[in-house]
Amino acid sequence: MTENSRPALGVAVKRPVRSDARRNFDALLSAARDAFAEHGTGASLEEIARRAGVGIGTLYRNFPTRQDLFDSVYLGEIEELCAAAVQVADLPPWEALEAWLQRFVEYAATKKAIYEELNRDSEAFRVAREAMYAAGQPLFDRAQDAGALRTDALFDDVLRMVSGLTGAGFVDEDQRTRVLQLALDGLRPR
Amino acid sequence: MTENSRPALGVAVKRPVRSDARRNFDALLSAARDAFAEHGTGASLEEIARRAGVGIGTLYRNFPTRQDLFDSVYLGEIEELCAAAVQVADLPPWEALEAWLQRFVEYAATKKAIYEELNRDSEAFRVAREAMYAAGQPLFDRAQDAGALRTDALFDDVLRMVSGLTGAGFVDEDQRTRVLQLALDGLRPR
DNA sequence: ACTATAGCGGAGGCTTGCCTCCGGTACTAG
DNA sequence: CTAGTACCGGAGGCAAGCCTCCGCTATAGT
Repeated sequence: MTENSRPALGVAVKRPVRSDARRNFDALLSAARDAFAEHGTGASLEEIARRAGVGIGTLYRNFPTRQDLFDSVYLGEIEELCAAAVQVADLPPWEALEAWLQRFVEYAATKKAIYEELNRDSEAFRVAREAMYAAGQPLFDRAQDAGALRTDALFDDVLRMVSGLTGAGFVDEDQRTRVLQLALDGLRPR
Repeated sequence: MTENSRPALGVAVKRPVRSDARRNFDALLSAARDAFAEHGTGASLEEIARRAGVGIGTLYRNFPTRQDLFDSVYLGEIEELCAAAVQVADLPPWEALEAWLQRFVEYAATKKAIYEELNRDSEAFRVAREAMYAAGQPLFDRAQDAGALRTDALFDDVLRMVSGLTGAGFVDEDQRTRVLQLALDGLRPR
């Protein structure tokens, strides 16, 4: 619920000035995060407004289209992911990459949605993807240079693999972790 | 489009007797397969009827609930999957498992839906899962006994891993194959 | 404290999908 | 060929979601 770091990635809608408006804006973003996590991209906007304790009109004023709202949530998550890349930078090559991917899995409140939309092209998506790549690629390259990662895998392959696994249904968290581990082991040289 | 092998898994709705009815039934099933593949479980029933060239009433007569329709499509796919398990049986242990999983990926017109619903419990789902497990588990065990597969992986882990990857968005078929290969490599002993 | 105005919120028109019901059609058995 | 009936199909009522519009409210600057 880190509700004060806002834009930075430029494309973002800007936070309102008046105090009540700002409160509503944040409540909407937070409700939207939950809703998207739970129902994917198709979550009901009226439901989101309701959960935020706000009229539907207010939602539309802040986020004229569903895409605007989704982008804002999504960009927030991407930012956190970029920050995480910095935090793991001092681990050994493979461990750093692994830790970051683990983070990728945990953060994704937008999991389901990211998974559905990974190919979509919109301005915000392009920017977000670029930022995410800029953050993760170095970790990936470093691991590859250190010989800790097969050379026939691409960074994009790995991201999609992980997001696929992230979005899938598992019996429990243990299983998710176990499966992720299996898949990541496939990335190491034999 | 193998539209003549029907039930066998018992739970299925039975195929009508009158010729026009049978034609409609099959058209619905086929349209539903496409629709579920494209839009997941939530596909519009009216759209399905339209695509099948049939009135909405006819759809409801054959499949009183959305679940009934989905189950029928799903069971069809599971049957084909069971059949595939027999066909690969004479390959070497690892290759057999790999080929079957490959088949799993290709067949899944219900991919997206399977992915969404893997945890759902309904009569039909239980039966289908059991059948699928009965078909695949031997391949899995054989590979494990032959030392071609790590011993800390469960069959269920693998199925979920593969169905996660299957449902994810990829740039092209090549990438999907590549990623699947990466993940499967993680299953082999080091 | 006062006021101009940014911001609120929900009523309501519209679309889309769900599902039922029943007058009409066309298959099949005899 | 004919009759009986199984089956067809879509009209129509209902629910849910989308989005706009505008009279009312609360805030912030003086």
